[in-house]
Amino acid sequence: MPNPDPSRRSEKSRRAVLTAAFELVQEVPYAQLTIEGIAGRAGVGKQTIYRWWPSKAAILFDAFLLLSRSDDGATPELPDTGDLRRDLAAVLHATVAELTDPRTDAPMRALAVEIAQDPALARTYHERLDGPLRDAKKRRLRSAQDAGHLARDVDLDVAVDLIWGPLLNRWLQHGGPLTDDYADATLDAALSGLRPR
Amino acid sequence: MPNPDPSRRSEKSRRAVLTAAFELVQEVPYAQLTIEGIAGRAGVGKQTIYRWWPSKAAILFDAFLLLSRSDDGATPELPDTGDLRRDLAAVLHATVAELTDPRTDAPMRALAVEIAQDPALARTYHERLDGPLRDAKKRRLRSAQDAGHLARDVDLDVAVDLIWGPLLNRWLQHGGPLTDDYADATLDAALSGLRPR
Amino acid sequence: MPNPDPSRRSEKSRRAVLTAAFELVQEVPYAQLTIEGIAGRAGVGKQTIYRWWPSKAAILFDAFLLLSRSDDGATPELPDTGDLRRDLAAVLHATVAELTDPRTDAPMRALAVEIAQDPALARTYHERLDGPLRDAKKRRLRSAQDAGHLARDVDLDVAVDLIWGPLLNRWLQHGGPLTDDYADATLDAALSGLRPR
Amino acid sequence: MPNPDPSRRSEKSRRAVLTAAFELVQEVPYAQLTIEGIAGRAGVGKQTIYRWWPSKAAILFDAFLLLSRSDDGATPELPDTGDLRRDLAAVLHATVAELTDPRTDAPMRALAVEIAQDPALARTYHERLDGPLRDAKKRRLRSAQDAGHLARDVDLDVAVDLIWGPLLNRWLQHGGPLTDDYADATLDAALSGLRPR
DNA sequence: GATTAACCGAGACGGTACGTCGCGTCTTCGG
DNA sequence: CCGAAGACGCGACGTACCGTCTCGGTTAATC
Repeated sequence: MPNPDPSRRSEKSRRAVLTAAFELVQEVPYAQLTIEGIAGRAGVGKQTIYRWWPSKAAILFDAFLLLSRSDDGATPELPDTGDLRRDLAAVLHATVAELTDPRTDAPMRALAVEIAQDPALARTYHERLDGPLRDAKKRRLRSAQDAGHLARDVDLDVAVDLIWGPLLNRWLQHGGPLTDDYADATLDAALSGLRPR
Repeated sequence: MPNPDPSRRSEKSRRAVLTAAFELVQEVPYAQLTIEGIAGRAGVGKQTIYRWWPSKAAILFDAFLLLSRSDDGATPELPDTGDLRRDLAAVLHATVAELTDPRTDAPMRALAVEIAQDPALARTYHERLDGPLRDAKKRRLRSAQDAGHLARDVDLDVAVDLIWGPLLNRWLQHGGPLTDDYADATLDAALSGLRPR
Repeated sequence: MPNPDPSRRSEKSRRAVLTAAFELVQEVPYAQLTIEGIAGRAGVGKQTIYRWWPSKAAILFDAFLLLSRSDDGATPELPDTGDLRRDLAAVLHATVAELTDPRTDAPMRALAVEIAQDPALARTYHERLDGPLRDAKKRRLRSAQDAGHLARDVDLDVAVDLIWGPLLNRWLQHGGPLTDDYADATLDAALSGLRPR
Repeated sequence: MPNPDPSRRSEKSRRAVLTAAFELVQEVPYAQLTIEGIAGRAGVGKQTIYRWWPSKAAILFDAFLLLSRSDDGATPELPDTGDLRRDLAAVLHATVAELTDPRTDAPMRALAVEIAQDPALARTYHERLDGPLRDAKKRRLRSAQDAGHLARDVDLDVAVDLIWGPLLNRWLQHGGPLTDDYADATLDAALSGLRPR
């Protein structure tokens, strides 16, 4: 039983499905997002979805891939004005805005929920979607190291987790209000450390 | 139709439901955990579940309450040997062990997933389950402040997030291996800060 | 896995399903009669149908049983005026009228088609629905034998087949116009035989 | 979109489709005979089938035409030894054998079922397939009339129905065992009539 | 012998119905 | 009146075929 031939795939249907899924996930609670609903909205047969995607999460993932390729193929880059704290604060504030906007909160939360339940999807996510972004973050931090604004001996992955982890965790677990102030507070603490100096 | 009368509630059925739910969530993927399955395993009618719990998440939540009350009613406390880093590392290593053990990982993950999707449940969780634990963490940090091992001007909630956030985030999002080493690295970074000194 | 408990069965749903099926089969070609359509018309869940009937044909059969029990429990009887030919002609004309009326033609044809394809259903049909009728026919013929109007040595089942078979066959196979004249012609031929006298 | 050009039709595909259909209808219940199944077995694209046949029944019909043309183009003829009863009995026994053999029973039953549901197909059937055979039967009966073995005033169509109707009806409706004895009994009754003499 | 238009196998497509599963409600019966 | 049991209306699941369509690749009549 051979897999379907991708060369025969209808690009129109593919985009219709991904767009419909992305729109629907903003309109209804994720638990109520159904394949039938997506197919109906996209004007597509259910079989077309089942033929090309193994799960609802995979559709969601592809939708993100499609929409984050607005900046087509470009490598993402963090601002680098030389002022590390200011640059990171700007990025975090943008993230806060995104996580606060229902149009982006809903799809990202849905994806995060799926990732939490599916290690295979998680791997794909961290390779294909989060990876490039994390690389950009690490590039910015390395630049700070070169400028002497960041300790040389710190593991950059740990640094990224320390800066973004608290914010993401609070967001995903509804752990408190998601504000610029909170982002600033965690950023300052991460940069300066908790110990007295 | 009057609300059910809690005084006539069967304690036996209640425990049977919570135990069945807790066991089942370890055996099957959370998406396949059904009310019918729980009722069947518990030897309980479906109506009994619908009468006393508003949602699957509520059952899960109660199951946690039941099981975390092994240390019946006692207020949780972190170790305080005077060595902050060592004490925190010990707690984090215990957490790593828990999050790594399938028996605890599965139910906690299921609860986390529900919390991510239900703000109301999130509030209850942070008040009733996470709250006391967070208070204990803050008590330990305040003690460290008194001993001069922690900066006086740091917001303790931010400090807790900084220490535990990266670990929880990596766990929930399958962001990488969950090891004692990683916990130590984030702990050290949190305590000392990222900036060169 | 025990079968469903018939004592719990909803009589209302049962009748709704049978009535809906009987009505629908008159309105749409039998090939387009769907379980979903029946369930929808009956205001009943699909599962309720699948729980109690093994096939569409079984529903149809039960619908016939229900509706032919208008003459509740009574044993059917053919007229017996002493004039065999006249009595049989009257019955055959009534049959022609029934087979010609779309309201009865459609359901009977559907049932006949299912019987042709399902020997098990055929047995049930010949025992429960056709049986009593055939018995009545044979009673009338036996009475004719007693009156000396019918040969004593003829097998009554063969006689019934000879009288009704040609008509039913023409009806089911669309073999020609279904008229009283045709019924009379076959009846006369059956009674008198084809050989010269 | 012009109609297909019959001159370019692939004879190979045509035969493959008809053979596949005829074989499949013997192997699976008729309700499970699908166009896709036929196309697959025939090694033919679905479009080729839809291009040349309007329905599944039409395929079946053509398959019969093809296979009954083994005796290519020849006009069928009933035996005529001068002994009417013996000749008819021989033909009926052959029919019984055919209707009893699964290899012929299945396809004939499928066709009969379609004819029962589709008057248009019925007409075609009675003209093209059944017609020549019925003509042969009537020729044999007319010869019997000429020999004084059959009443002159009997309608030959009625006579044919009287002789073959009961048998066909019993076959199609699974009305009882299909034996030579039963054929003989109906034949004798048809020839001699039911009335005492 | 090259061109070209239609047929061909293949199978993706938008649909409809299938038969199943679980939801949350309702009904029955026993303690 | 609670609780076990489970039938009910409902809606989504994932699958099977429907009949249409589009795609290259023959194939046969025309130039």
